[in-house]
Amino acid sequence: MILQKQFYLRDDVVQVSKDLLGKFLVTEIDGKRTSGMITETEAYRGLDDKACHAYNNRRTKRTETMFREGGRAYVYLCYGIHHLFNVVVGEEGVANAVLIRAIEPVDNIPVIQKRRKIDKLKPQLTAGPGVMSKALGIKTILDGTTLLTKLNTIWIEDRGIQIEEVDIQAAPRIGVDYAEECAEWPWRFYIKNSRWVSKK
DNA sequence: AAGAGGATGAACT
DNA sequence: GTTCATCCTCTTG
Repeated sequence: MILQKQFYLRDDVVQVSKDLLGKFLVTEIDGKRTSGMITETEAYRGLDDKACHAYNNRRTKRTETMFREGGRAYVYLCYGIHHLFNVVVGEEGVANAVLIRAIEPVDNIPVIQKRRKIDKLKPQLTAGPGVMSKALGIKTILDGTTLLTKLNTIWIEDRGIQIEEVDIQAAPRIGVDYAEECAEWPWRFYIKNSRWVSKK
């Protein structure tokens, strides 16, 4: 079942971030369908989170996507190289998002390996926000695109897997040392025991 | 108009 | 542990 709008419109971006664990991120790009199970996420909140691009509800050309209604992709270029994929969360006007940091490859793994130029099946393939996007063919051109229909190129499915609270590990987010006290907030979540996580 | 720096990853020593 | 690839966005003047 493709995730519906209500899933994304919730106000609690931290809860949505946890709920995305165990869901399946699917893309259909260059005529090839690839997917993976989400194993690692991070929550970002525009209102009061200094690590968020839209901190203090700051609107710029780049952050405008985050203010849109939940259920769209927010994709931006990091360090001039990496395309980072986020899910926009919340009602229109609320700048919340969830960064997808890692997946466990599921569908069409050979295509994923080819995109990554890696022959083996190992975490390096899809564990990390930049390589995850590369594995699924996600680029900044997808910024603002809806996740709510399979007619498009990217969406998220629930395939009946439920990740229990005890199997979720919370930790501070990666690479946000500049965010002062917010840097310590435990808003990074990953599936315990999964090897498909960017860092232990 | 110019400059700094970033929600990273890979290849080094 | 360190370096650096590489480019867009935002800030400053």
